[in-house]
Amino acid sequence: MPGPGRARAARRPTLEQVAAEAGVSRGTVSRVVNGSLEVSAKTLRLVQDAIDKLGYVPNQAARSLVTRRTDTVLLVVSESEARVFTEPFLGGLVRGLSQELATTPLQLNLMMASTARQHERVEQLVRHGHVDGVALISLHGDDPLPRNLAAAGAPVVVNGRPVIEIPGVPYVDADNLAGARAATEYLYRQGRRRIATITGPQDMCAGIDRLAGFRAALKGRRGVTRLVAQGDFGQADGERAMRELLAEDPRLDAVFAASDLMAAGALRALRAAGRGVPDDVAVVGFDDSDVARNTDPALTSVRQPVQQMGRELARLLISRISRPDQELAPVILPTELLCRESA
Amino acid sequence: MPGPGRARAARRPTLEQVAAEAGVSRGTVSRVVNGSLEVSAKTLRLVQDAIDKLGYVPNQAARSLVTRRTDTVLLVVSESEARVFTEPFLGGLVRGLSQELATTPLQLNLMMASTARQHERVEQLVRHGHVDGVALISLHGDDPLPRNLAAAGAPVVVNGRPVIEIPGVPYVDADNLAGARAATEYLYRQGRRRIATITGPQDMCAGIDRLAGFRAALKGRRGVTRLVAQGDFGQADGERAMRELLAEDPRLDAVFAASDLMAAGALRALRAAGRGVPDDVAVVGFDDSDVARNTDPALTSVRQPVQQMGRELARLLISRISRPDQELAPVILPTELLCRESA
DNA sequence: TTGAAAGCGCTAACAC
DNA sequence: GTGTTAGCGCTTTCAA
Repeated sequence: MPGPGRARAARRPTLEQVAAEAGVSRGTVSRVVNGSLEVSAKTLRLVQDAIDKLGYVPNQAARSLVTRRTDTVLLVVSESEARVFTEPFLGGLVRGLSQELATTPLQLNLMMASTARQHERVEQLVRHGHVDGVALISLHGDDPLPRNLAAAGAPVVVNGRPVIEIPGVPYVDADNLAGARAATEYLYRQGRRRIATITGPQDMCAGIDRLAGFRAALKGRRGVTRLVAQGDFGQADGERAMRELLAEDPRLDAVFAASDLMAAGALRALRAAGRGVPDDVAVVGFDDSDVARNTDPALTSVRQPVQQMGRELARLLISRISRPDQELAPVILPTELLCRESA
Repeated sequence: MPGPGRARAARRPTLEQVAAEAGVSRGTVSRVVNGSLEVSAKTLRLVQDAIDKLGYVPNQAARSLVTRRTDTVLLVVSESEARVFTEPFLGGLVRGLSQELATTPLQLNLMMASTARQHERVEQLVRHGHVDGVALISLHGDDPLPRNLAAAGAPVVVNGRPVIEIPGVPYVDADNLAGARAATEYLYRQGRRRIATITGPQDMCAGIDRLAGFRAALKGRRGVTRLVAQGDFGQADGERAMRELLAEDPRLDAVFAASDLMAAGALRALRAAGRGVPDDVAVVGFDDSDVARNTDPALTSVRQPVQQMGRELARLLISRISRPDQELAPVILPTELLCRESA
């Protein structure tokens, strides 16, 4: 049986055939293909021509078998639960990764890993050497996956600062702290003095850092009332949190929400409570998502350079693969406050 | 040189070692691993034990080399320009694909392919047999990629009905026509009689079919004014289109937009024009994206079962790979109208 | 600078 | 049923 139903096109030319065509040995062709410098100019030409003529492309499996490299990296989207991304995120990240990897022979493998079973599958894959490296995104703080993978000796990079730094696992992240601080300072400079924040989950660094940024912006300022409500990054929870804040301090005049979705929820709660935005209460979100542009009023929001984050993630991973014992510093990319109507 | 800086863990056990441990031949172990039935129960046990004891996992490269299978499928995200997905889409699709592939030995490779150069790279990859099959999403109608790939003999499936049916390339799609019809009928049943639509690009089937659905809903109805404006699925263009419609017929009382983003844009234009929604003008979108839940008023919208579309895409591709000459019918999945505040 | 040759780990055809 | 064996296409010493 020729395998389960494969009907592949005519067999592709092999090194052997190229060698015959060029009148040299297999070894020499291999050297040319792999860019070895120890080949005479004449031979090089000869082989190149043969390659072009035959349309030769190396067989990846054969190469892998001997090099023990797979030329594949794995992107693990480690969502716990049904939590989804707000728009620009997954797409932007993948686009960046893709772009950067296109300059290398590396392929991008993708796996969703929400369940424990899927996590295990990822570990298997990596342990068994099916990939050269792994990039993890959307981790919760306590996820043991990156540590395990790194312990298994695999090159690992993560998107988003881990709650506890993991030795040997570099990360790329937006400057959440600075972004949140900028947003909060913007509110303060508008003269707002009863400022609330709706935080993200405090087991994720994005949540932690954005709260820290809020605090930092207001640190040492006198005459400012600070309010904090916990959220889960989702819209419904943002709405609930806003209601609670309003109950706690009906006179609050500004809110920084750690995500656009929560900010959108807050907007609903504020409207329901009869508060005008931005006149009575100014609102700032985080992410600069599609949602931000389409609420009423449109959300002022903090933008993260998502695509560039993907690029840096790829770069980090590539370094890690090629020089596993080199120390790699985290990459923190700047954020930007985009002012729209809500603040 | 042991390859560029690899420092892989201790070499994994091979078939050979398992065979030695179990006291059988390599061939027998291979049969067990590949689930051949022609193995005695006793031998089976013996081999299984040896596998477990050694923690044996087949070497994919070696296997690939002889079977000429890669056990990899490629997902090509073929965006022209900077067009992005509205939220649930990419993530949902990938989640579905991922889920379904998890039941097979197939890996999911991802490539963004916006530029011509990238398209070429995809063709290369496929032609050179680096993947067993290809799923394409986000195609414009005139994209030659699926046809080329299919012509090269690769199993290909696409998401979204191609404008011109491609022989041998099955597709999965949401029932755009029925969805659009339901939305439009809903408006009609509310008593609206001057009904507009903002279409998607007419070189994409989603755009074409949603317009067709609009037309079908109103077909044969008397006393209904129909208005059509072209959009590009984006928000800004939705806003522009709405302004034009308003200029064309200031008394229009309903709009069906072929995307939530355009509907959101329409909402802005309507507000600017002083029209109340839904009282003066009812608005329905398409996609049930994050945006729909967060506009003011929240958008009534048509939901597509994105994750299931991903699953079906995977199923189709798997069939195509295992039985290349079997005819496969397209899969059309039902949509659902979600009523919120805007209509 | 080049050629020869030894595998990498596995499957599948064939023989027993 | 099971063992034997011939490759799959490539990289990489080792010699020349």
